[in-house]
Parts: sequence; structure tokens; C-alpha cells
Amino acid sequence: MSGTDELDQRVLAVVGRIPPGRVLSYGDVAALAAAPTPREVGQVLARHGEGVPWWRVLHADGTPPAHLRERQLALLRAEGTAMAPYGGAVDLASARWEAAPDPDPQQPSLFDP
DNA sequence: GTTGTGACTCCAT
DNA sequence: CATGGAGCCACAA
Repeated sequence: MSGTDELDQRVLAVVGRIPPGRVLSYGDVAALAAAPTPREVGQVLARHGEGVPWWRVLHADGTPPAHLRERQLALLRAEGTAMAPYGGAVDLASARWEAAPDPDPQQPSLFDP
């Protein structure tokens, strides 16, 4: 079997469960999907991104890739995503999705006073 | 096997 | 704020 296929599935799974109005950076997706590098996330979305909300993934500074800039911003704005004051970028501080690193039912809560 | 390219990110200048 | 370089990994020619 090929690990790359599994990687594709993991990346698509992570992107697929980003809720509307929320976003992640390529680096975030890479970390959550255990991708080797953020670049690979972009490659996966370029190849198989048709079935997932790819527009909820952007650069680490909240700006979308140049070739998708207009379309992606329009989609994000349509979902009510928190935009930066100047527009043209997402306010990551507000819109960044606080995803659980891994929804493990076996994993006890780290917060246990 | 080498080289160029890409939906990345970080750091220095 | 703009540029460049390095680190990074997969893929096509």
C-alpha cells in the first residue's frame, strides 16, 4: 500500500471537518493530518480538493494563495468568516479553527484538577 | 540520478 | 512592506 494515499485521505478528512466560518493554515492542516510539510497539503488539495471545503485553508498569515485570492475570499466572506480590517485576508486570531489534535475517546482530558 | 516547480513557512536583510 | 534564501517533500521531465 502507499502511504501517500493515506496521507491524501487524512488531509482531505481534516479539511473536510473544518466548520463553516472557520479556517486553518496549511501548516495547521499539515500538523493535524501528520503531513510531512505544508507544501504537501497544497499538493493534495490541488489534486483531490474538489470534494472538500478547500477555501477554508490559507497561508499562515491569513492570506489565500495568489491564484485563488478573489474566489477564496468571496467564498469565505459568504460564510461569514471573520475578515481582517483591510479585507483581502482572514483574521486568523478570530477565525482560526481550534480543532482537537485528535478526537481520541481513549485520551483522558489533560485538564483534571 | 539530477533539475525544476509548486495551493508552504520561517527568518534575515 | 518587499525580497531573497533556506528548509522541506512529492512529482514530472
